Amino acid sequence: MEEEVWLGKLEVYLKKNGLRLTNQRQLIAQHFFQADGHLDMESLYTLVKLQDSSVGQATVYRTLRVLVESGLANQSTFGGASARYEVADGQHHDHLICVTCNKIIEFHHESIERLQDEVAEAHGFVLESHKMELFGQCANCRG
Amino acid sequence: MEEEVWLGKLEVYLKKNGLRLTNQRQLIAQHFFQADGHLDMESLYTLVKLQDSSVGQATVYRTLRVLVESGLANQSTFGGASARYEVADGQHHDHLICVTCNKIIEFHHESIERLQDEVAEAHGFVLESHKMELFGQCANCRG
DNA sequence: TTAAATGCAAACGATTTGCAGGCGT
DNA sequence: ACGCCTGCAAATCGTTTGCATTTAA
Repeated sequence: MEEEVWLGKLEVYLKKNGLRLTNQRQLIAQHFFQADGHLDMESLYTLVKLQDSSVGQATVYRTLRVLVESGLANQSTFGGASARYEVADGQHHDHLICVTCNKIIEFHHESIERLQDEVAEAHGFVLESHKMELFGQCANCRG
Repeated sequence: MEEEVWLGKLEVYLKKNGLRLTNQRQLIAQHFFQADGHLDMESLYTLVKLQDSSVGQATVYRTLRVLVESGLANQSTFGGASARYEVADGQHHDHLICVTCNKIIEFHHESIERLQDEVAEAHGFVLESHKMELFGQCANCRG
């Protein structure tokens, strides 16, 4: 996502909630979007510290929460221990995850979504969200 | 699962690995299978303590690990903080989870599985496993 | 000016581990 | 007896929070 775009959205969210655009928040968000998401707090913290070693972990956690609450990021736990964050582009998608190189590919499949709704309905459920993760080896790692 | 079945499988696994069938292990497994799985360590611990208050949490954790490693149980984290365990019946299934009462319904949908394979193949992936969780409100909780 | 944000360290909840004694085999 | 198992408490890991101090608006 372009800086003007996320920065604009972030400013709107902050203003609307009486929050402030601090240097740290901007710096952290910058690195998050620059990396195109899919990182955990540790990776982001490392990136940020390279540029400003005075930033604390707590601030990275707190900023990630702001990004999630503003709708700019999504949080997920891909089996691993720590949470991973991705850039929220507004539309839902699922994940293909390479078990060898950890690469993550996003995809969206309309038919599957529809079948999921059917399954839910058949069991009397009203769906609110879902998560689908496919684990396997990507073309490269299968070499 | 019937007690003779899981107990048999457990004994085989233990023997094969030079491990022992202790009272605690049997008691914990008994409650696990009796509850038909889908519980976290805390719930299982509570059940077990009702019958023998001297059992420690560590033993429950350690026994759950044995059950997972023996293939008798599967471990999953359904969004929540703590791990949940289910009885492994050999065949794959996905989950419908009520966000209100936490009830879990298992299902298997052949067409979705097939579409998942297609998606993977389209991206050059060879699938090893997958996880699909549908979150919503069940009929009861929607009242 | 003043409430929100920061860095630090301590607190947290789930899980794991080290250890001295207990108990299947 | 041997060595795996146990309960306990302390340790660990990712994450959150309290607090005194800074800083955006």
